[in-house]
Amino acid sequence: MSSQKVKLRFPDGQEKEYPAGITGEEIVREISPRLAKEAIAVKLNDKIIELTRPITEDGDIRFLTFADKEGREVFWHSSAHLMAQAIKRIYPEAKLGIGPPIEDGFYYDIELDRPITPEDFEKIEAEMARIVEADYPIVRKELPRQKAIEFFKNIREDLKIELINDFPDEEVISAYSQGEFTDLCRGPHVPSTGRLGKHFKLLSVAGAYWRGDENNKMLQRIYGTSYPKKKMLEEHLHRIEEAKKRDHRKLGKQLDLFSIQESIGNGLILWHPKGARVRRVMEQFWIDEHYNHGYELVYTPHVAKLDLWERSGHTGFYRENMFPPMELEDIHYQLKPMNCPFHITIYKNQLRSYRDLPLRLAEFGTVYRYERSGVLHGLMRVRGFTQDDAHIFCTPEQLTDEIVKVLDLVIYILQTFGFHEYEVYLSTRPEKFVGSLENWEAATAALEKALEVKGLNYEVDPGEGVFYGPKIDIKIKDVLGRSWQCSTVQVDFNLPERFEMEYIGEDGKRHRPIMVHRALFGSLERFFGILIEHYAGAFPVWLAPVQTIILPITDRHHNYAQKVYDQLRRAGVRVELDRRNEKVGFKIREAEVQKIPYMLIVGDKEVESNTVSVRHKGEGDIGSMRVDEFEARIVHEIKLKK
RNA sequence: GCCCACGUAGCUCAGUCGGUAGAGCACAUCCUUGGUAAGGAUGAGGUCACCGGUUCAAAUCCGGUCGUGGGCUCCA
Repeated sequence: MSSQKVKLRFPDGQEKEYPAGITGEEIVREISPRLAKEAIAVKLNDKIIELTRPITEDGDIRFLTFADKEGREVFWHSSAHLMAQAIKRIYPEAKLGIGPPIEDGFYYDIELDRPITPEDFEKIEAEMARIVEADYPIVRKELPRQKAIEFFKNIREDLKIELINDFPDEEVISAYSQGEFTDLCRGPHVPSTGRLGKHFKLLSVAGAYWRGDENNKMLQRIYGTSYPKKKMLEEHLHRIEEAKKRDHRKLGKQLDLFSIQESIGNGLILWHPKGARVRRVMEQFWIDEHYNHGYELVYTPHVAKLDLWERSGHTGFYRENMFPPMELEDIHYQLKPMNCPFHITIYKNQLRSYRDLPLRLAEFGTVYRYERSGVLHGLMRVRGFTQDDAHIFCTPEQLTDEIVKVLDLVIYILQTFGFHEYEVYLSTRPEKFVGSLENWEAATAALEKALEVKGLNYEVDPGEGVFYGPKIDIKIKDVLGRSWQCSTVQVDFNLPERFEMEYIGEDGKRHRPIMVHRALFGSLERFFGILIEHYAGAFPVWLAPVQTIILPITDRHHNYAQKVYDQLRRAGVRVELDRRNEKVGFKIREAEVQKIPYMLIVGDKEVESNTVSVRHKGEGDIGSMRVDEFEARIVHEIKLKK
């Protein structure tokens, strides 16, 4: 045995032989003491193992540190165990669920009658520190299923037994021990608790259904994060603070953009004048581009007879998301959750020829959906919202081309609003679906082809399509890293079928069109929320609710200020005039806080020379210029959508 | 919907042991006419989310309802 060797290749290409059974820790200590200090785990032939595991096979070896995603995962996973051990010391009756690493830290789900509150965090953190201090070695053992079940039964970890029972037969069952604490875990972990250091923090506690199923009991999920260096933890906490400052709910209040009020109803938005101004710009731009791209705009009602929704199938598959129907003169009406049936009805109002296709009908359609109260979130998740909806009716041959055109428009519009990074997903056929397999394949191929033509990187979300067809989703991330679906392109075979849509083909026969649902903003409310966060409320000039504000120094400058105001207004600039009896410094401060891009200060000098002294938000004083010059400058910027 | 936390003036927040409420900003009036991020004085403003309970006495303790936040499940 001792004579056996393993041959290992390092990332730099170097190969070395070691006695079989050597551990990563032993190797790394020999290579570099610094790396030895930073190493968290070993990656051997795409398997991640702990530093203490004996190496018995040849292959590629790499040491993972916190700089590697996999290294962070191990670090946070071990941190989750650390927290679990501390919790078990304080609350021995707690039962452990699962405790994985997540994007910026880790959590552990525990079952405990007594609620854990943020006040308990300090106590838990103190216990964690003691465990780190003790520097218990973290030891892996593999055990046969029966032994494992017995063991966890003994320590009354019922949830763990449930997990084991669901493991496939061939699964190697492993557990990790540190001190008195043992947890069922696939691993790997850091070599000892001391390696985790003391730069950790518990962040929040939340309910979470056991195994993500709302029919199961609810456990307490405790979130935390940890870093190898103090500075990294501080930076992370600082990032969270900064993100909170950009929160659209906070900025919406500060900048007086919108409100949500108890007296109106939750999930229902009041767009205040400043928010409405931004929305009008969004809408106007959108309308112009849609006419330019061959769409026709339509308007449709907010309610329709329930029959319509029965025909469309919404009363069946979408009922739980709809407001309840209302009755009027013995007829049931339904507040609309979607716009599609209306557009279809417009299509069907006349006999269509293949020459009419593609027919693109677009609308800012305000829809109402019942969302469970717990999911509502500012502008991002609401109960009444306006979709920038459109439905494209086309022949099967036109499908790919139409999707490419939609993607072109999506990218153009998102980029104009300053979004250059997004996640693209292709969602394929789910388990429950309608339509023929051939149709599905053709439609999925059309979407794939379109993505290819556009050269977009995308991920496939298998089985995540809508039951009526596959779709492309484009998601934008908010400041806290949550991603929100905005644009969506969905192929639909179902509704043309249900509504018996037809067109007369070249051959004189009746054919069924294909329908594409698409939205670019997704919802104006959500998109606006994302915009607010994206710009931290400091909208670019073309979007800013107030583009420039005139600040007269004293009231003897008001007449001149009014002249400048009139001129800019005539030029289409959103301008305000601050006539308040305040010092100019005060007015500037307010304009800065309101994130107005340009401030125009006018005093004796300006009146005399027909100029304005221009201050740019953030940049400060950029000198004085003639009113005409300033007008040309700002009008130009607006035109370029800067 | 579920778990936990929270709800005090338009906004941001104090409020001790249960003894009937406070600041700053904003608002109104007056003074001040001041050149690039807060001039001064005075005043008005509260059914302490709502409903009920305990108590001589509740913003404070207890229960319920509504709303908000962090999550879970679900989704634009």
